[in-house]
Amino acid sequence: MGRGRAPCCDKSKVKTGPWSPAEDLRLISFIHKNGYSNWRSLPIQAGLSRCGKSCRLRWINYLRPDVKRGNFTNEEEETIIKLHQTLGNKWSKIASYLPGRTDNEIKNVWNTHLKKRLAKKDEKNHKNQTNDFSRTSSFSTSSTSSFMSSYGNNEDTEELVLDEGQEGLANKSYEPKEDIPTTDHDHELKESSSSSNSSISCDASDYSNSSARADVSIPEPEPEPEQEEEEEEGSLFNFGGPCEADNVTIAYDQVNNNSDDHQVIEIPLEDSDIDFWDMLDNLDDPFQSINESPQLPQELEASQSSNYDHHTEIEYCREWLRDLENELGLVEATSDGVGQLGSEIDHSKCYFQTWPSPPQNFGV
DNA sequence: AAATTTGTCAACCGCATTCCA
DNA sequence: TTGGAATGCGGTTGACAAATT
Repeated sequence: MGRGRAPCCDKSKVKTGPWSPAEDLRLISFIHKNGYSNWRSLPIQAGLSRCGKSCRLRWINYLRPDVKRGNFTNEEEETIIKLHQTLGNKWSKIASYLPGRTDNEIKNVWNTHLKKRLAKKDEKNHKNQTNDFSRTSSFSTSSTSSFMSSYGNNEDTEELVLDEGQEGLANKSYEPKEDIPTTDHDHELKESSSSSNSSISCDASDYSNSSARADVSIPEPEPEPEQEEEEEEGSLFNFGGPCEADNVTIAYDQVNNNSDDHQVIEIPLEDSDIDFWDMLDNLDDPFQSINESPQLPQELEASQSSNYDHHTEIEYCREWLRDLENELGLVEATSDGVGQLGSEIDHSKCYFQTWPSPPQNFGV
């Protein structure tokens, strides 16, 4: 346990504020080449005038290829609400149940949307309860039960049902599903550092459960905070060892489209030869190797919408790359205003295509 | 059309926790 | 066992955009 805390960095010598595309590019390419074993020294090595913390935050919250951006689905919001009832403001824990979503993003959504929404709901419920009480208390006690049954109109009944629903939600205990592993960003970074076989699969260990997106298991309420540390074994917080992941998930949306369509791609990694970055490099069909792989996990289809379509996902992936490149100003807009991948592209401006295979310590 | 308010979200700050010599 | 260093986490801020007056 440390005592004195050395300053994170010399604030007068580091840049703060929004990241520029050039800085993003520098950070991404550095991490791709060298991994991130030491955040503090990373900015120096990468030639960035940034604090290590800032680099870490930027990578985790924004630049990781698996970060899912865009509006939260109703399903995701419901999951957050339920998890928050159980876990409280443990944003990183909550985020571990929502692959592709960062704790920061979830925290923002909670503070800007969900909290207010729930407050409104509570207020409404409280009003109705108060009204019920004032109305009932004006009658003699002997008549209360008969009053309740006779006075309660449809509207009141609906509100009561709503109340019960909420009560039920709050008290509900959730059984973790064994077939749906959970994730944890702590583990993502740490477990990945302990493994040396497939760098990308390690990094992807956090996302091995993308199939759980549509069917998230919620932990039971934790009786004592201290127990949290011991729950790692064989419990809902048992995230499995390093590199047990069978696949990597890329979650993305159409960044500039305000699209609600969040897509998830699972890349099977059972075959360690499959190289994520090579696949990205193979831009004629970045996912050709996936499609040719023996089979996608069964749960993939279950987790996807019924009209799941590989080709659509490939298109979305291309979109994602395009959007990111556009966002970073790496691709000149074409006549239709959209950057192009493949032969039309200026490869010197597209780091995804020019990167070499990832180093073994990627994700360390 | 301009001014003001509200909403959103990336980034920062600082404490807590973990790691390691 | 101790204490410094590194990292993780949650609260908060501030810039910008959108909505409202």
